[in-house]
Amino acid sequence: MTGVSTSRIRFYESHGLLPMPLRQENGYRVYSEAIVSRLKTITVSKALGFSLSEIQGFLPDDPNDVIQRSDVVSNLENKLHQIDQKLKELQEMRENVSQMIAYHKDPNSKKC
Amino acid sequence: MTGVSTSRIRFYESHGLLPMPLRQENGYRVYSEAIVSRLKTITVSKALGFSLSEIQGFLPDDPNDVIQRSDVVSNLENKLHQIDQKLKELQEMRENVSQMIAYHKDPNSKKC
DNA sequence: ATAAACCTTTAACCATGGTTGAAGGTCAAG
DNA sequence: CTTGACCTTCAACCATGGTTAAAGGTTTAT
Repeated sequence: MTGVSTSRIRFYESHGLLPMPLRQENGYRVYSEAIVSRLKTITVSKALGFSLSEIQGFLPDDPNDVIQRSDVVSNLENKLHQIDQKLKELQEMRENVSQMIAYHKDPNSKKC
Repeated sequence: MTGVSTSRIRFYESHGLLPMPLRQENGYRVYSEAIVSRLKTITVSKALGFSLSEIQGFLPDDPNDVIQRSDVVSNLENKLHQIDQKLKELQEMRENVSQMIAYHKDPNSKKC
C-alpha cells in the first residue's frame, strides 16, 4: 500500500517515528489513515534528505495533529542550508579530484 | 605525528589498510616511513571522498610498492563520476526542498 | 485437515568508521 | 620504588537504517 516493507514499519514503530497502532482481537496491527499518512510523510521527508531523527524531531507526537506551517518552513529552510553546505563541500571535493587527475596526467604542468 | 588517533591506526591495521608493522623487543609497534606515508595517503584519499574499501582497493598490497599512475587516474576519474552523480542528486533535492518552501509560503501559487 | 500465506515477538546480523574500556606490560622520572 | 604515561590485546559499544531468522499463532483456501 505504501511500498514500505513490514520490517521497516516495525523499525519506525520501535524507534518512535510511528505510534503503536491499535490491534485486532488476534493481536494484528490495524493502521489508521493518520498513521498511513504519517508513514508517507516520513517517506517523502527521507527523500528530501531528512534523517530519521530529524523527522522524529518535527513530526507531532500525536499523528492526528497537524504540523504547523511555520515549523515546516523553518525545517525546510534549515535543510536547504545543509544541502547548500554539502553542495559546497562536494564541489570542493570535485575540484580537488579533478586537479589530481590533471596533475597525474601531466605532472610537469605549472600547478602542484 | 600524522594527527591520526591510535585507535584509528589499529582499526586500519585490523582491516587490512595498514600492514602489520615491525615490533620492538617489548612488542611495541615501529612504523616505517612507508607505513607512515601510506597512512597519509589514506587520510588524503578519505578527504577526497574515497571510502576505506575503495582505498583498500587501490593501495598496493606492499606499502613499499608504488601505485601505478594509470590506476591513480582511473580511480580518480571514477570518483569524479560518483561525485558528479551525487552533485546531481543533491541539486535535485535542493530543487525539491526549495519548491516545498515556496509552496508552504504561498499554497495558492500555481505550482502544486 | 492441512498447507500456504499471513501475523506476532525477539534477537541477531549487515556495513561504515570508528571510540572506549578493561586488564595487563613497560618505561622514565622523581 | 612508586607513579604517570605510555604500550599491548580483546571485547564491547556508538550511530544510521535497516534486513533476516527463529519460533510460534492465525487465517484462508483447497
